Amino acid sequence: MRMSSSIPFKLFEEECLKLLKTSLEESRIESTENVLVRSLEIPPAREMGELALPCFELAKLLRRNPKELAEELAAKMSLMERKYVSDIKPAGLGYINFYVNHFELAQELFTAVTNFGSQYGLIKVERPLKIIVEHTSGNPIHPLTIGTGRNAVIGDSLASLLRSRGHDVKAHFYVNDVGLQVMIAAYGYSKVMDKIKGEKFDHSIGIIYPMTNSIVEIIELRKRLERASDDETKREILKEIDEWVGIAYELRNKDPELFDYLLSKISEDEDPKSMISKLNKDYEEGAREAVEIVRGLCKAVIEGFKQTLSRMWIKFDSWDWESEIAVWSKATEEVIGKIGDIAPWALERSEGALVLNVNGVASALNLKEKWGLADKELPKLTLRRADGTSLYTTRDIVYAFWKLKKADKVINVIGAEQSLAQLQLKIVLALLGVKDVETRYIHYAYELVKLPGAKMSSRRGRYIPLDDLLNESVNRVRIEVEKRGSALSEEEKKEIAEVIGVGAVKYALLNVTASKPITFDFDQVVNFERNSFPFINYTYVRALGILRKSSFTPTPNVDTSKLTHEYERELVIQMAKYPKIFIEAADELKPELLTNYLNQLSELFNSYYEKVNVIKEKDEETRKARLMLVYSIKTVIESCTKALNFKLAQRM
RNA sequence: GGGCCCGUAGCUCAGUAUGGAUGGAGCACCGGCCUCCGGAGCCGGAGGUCCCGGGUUCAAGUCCCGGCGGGCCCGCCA
Repeated sequence: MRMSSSIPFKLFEEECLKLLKTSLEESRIESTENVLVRSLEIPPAREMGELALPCFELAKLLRRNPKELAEELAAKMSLMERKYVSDIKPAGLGYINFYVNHFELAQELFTAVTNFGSQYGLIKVERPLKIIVEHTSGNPIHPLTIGTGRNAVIGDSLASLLRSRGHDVKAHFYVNDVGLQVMIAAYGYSKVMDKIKGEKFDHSIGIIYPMTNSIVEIIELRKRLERASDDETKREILKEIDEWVGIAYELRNKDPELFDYLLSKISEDEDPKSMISKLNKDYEEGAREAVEIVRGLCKAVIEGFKQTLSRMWIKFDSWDWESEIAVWSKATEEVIGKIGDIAPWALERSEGALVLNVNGVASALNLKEKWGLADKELPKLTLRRADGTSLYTTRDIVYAFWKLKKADKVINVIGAEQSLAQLQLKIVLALLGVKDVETRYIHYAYELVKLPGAKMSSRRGRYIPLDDLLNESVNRVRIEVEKRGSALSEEEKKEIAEVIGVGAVKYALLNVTASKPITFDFDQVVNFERNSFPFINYTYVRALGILRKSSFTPTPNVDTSKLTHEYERELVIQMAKYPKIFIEAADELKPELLTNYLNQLSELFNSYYEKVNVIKEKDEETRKARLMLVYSIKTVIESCTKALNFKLAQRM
């Protein structure tokens, strides 16, 4: 029975460490295992082996010359018995390079791949946690945009990764059905309900909302203009009116009939703004008419969200209505009461509104030092409006509690622009007695997706719907599929275009580190060359093609010593490392590590494919070993894409 | 005024948490490769003051300090 591991590369690492330890002991050098584990690194170039130990730190400790030390240790280790380490060489000014025996490594890899199939590399944690990933949570006033799309893709891949890691993960969508934006949309919707055409409802609201908003803004500004006394204010107001008129004009062009109708209906109202405020108050109080209209709107918009999301294979376990959790339950008022009980000194009244001195709380709890915050004044947080209605952050505190009660850990994918509010929220959680806030409640911040010219703004109706991006991508893939003119049926072509087109969008949004802003460009997001999902799927199809034509069944019983080509060596090493990369991606919440990995593996395989023929190989043993290598590539791509929740086309 | 984030090739980005040997890709540009296991591919070329200046270190794209440029945020929006 061969010793086997689900992380092949680790066998090599452990052997390197063992050799080092033994050689140090022989040289009577005191235990320095920590130094070793920390220092062992991947060398910058292929010819320097697979792992290296820089001896400078050790040499300094021992007051030795690093070069000589490296030479001495390497010589010693070269004489020792070993299995996975083929060569040990001193190099440079004080490095020891370790070269892997990739024939042995290939045996381990093939065993693991045969045993685990497309579960290969998805190493489970010892202690699974209950984790909630809250993501997407787009406001129900317009369709999902490329911005919320980025959120959705990040959140979904995190949820998927953590699930693959063995955690008990639930994906939650927070429905923001409370607040003025939704009320504006509901107010406009109530005016034009029967005029709405057959298109996707979220898209309809996506135009009604900004139209209503601009009309109400203009009416309100005109009133202020009448009341204004001095010329300076008048000029400012006029400037603002001009801007909004421009926006309204832009919006009217999209649907003149709808706009004019909406305008006439809103003009019938004496004071639209106060009607919106009243709707807001009524809704928070649960008045039946208000609930009917707002709920009706939100449900219909969410139906549109679900269609878009399911197209991206994104599912949620829970839809959490803000109104239910935070408002109607009276929980928001309870939380405010609790804060008052614990820290009455931190609450202030300001023109009728209730304000929390967050800075005082942070100081009192010693959080600034503990959380490494700058020693600066933190801004205050308004907990309740003067009219008694609640505010987003206050409601979010309640929601945070609600989530924390259900899970060990809560990951919230929320835009980076909310960093301050999220910090304030965490401080309040700590005040209310939540332990380990900083590890249990995570704000996973992502930067916005910007347009090349103008800024995106839902209030102005300037945004790119995620649906449009998906359609564009799928259409472009469809054109490519047609070009190939293959013998596929229409139905198959359609499916392939969908899988690859959607995958291309997901990959593009995921591949850039979340903390970096993306400037949106169709040609860049929807690119089908290297470093794209189509490229990866293409690689996969190539591997499948080889396997299909050779009637192959996986087995570790192949002669790995036949894999002598340098690309074969590279591929074996790369795949043996995959489980380690998966673990890091899941534990450090870095899905982009896996998109990068997939791309690298694909590049390697395509180079190999160009240089080495598998099927035509005459030597039976060599052919079998190569087939197993190709099968492993196919398997790793399946495992990795599955962990990120992508689908793969079998042909393209 | 303050806080957070970003600054790496003409453009878009990896690499920075945990410092290590000649700083990697893609796009665009130039030049090659289809009697193929499907060219959505492969090979080569050109292209870098890693924003600037100090400091720590045997060693800095990476850590520290100070600047510069861009984005976001700073009590009744979400």
